Amino acid sequence: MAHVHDVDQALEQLRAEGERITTARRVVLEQVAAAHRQHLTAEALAERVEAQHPDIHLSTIYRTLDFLTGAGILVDVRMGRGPAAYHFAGDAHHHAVCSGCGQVIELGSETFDPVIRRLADEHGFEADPSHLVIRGLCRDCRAG
Amino acid sequence: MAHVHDVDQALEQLRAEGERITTARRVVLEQVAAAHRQHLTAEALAERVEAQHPDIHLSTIYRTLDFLTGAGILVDVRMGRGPAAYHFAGDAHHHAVCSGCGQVIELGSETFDPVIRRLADEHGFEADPSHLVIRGLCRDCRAG
DNA sequence: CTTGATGCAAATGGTTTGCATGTTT
DNA sequence: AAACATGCAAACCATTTGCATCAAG
Repeated sequence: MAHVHDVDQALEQLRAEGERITTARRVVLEQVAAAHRQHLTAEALAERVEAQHPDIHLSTIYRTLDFLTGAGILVDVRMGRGPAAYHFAGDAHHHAVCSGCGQVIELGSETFDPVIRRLADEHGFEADPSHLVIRGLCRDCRAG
Repeated sequence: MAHVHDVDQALEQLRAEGERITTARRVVLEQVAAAHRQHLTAEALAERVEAQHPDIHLSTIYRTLDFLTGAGILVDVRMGRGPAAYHFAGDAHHHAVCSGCGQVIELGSETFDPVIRRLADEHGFEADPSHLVIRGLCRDCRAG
């Protein structure tokens, strides 16, 4: 099954699986979609959700994110320390993070294709990386 | 500077940098070395350290691990949820983890060379990945 | 009406911090 | 002696959980 990358697909999948569609789930999905490719933490998402639905509790956000991640609709990103962030599973992308200045370079999902091919050839492994973080030094920090 | 992969090199580096060599630092390094390529958490390390030095406090382990990581001697691994784990920076290696059965395939550090080359060419980014985890399906789970 | 989702408050786990004291250089 | 590392206890943050209530199917 291809990965979901918008609200309608997500809702459709949930319906197909007989899962319940609640206000919290719909609103969380809408906010993830609205943040388009950004990495939103549970807290950040909660703020946005609260603006329109003050009755939705933070713990519900956590449970909802957990649920949607378990369903394969969202993926969670854990960049080093700090809180987890979430985006649609269909928005696969990767990051190069500079250990010097913290700059983040966004990398297309094709960046790792050579590695994926190699894993397939050598190990029969079908890699499906939704979010990799690779550390190093950016051009400026190498020079400086 | 090449990455450290044993106690002596680590101590030498610290000495060269004018950093202090304390009991805690030495013992932590010894335990990381003794665990050879395993992923030890701060807590696991603390247990081992306590066996010989009951006076070394858990908070000191955390501070020491932080210090050694900051010095580039150790790297910290954050696999999904749960506590961080540590190993020598010189023991770079990567994992392919099967989402089906949980099997872990260990990958040599050269696996990502094509990607590293590409980042250098396209972004001037000097990647230094010490520990990547790539998810997917292993041969058996693809077939099954 | 049944099953599962939610609000709330309280607990948890991992990690960090302030401060007085002890150790390394 | 000066600078820094440590023990301890308390704080912290992100996240999870128990339980009574509420909503979706």
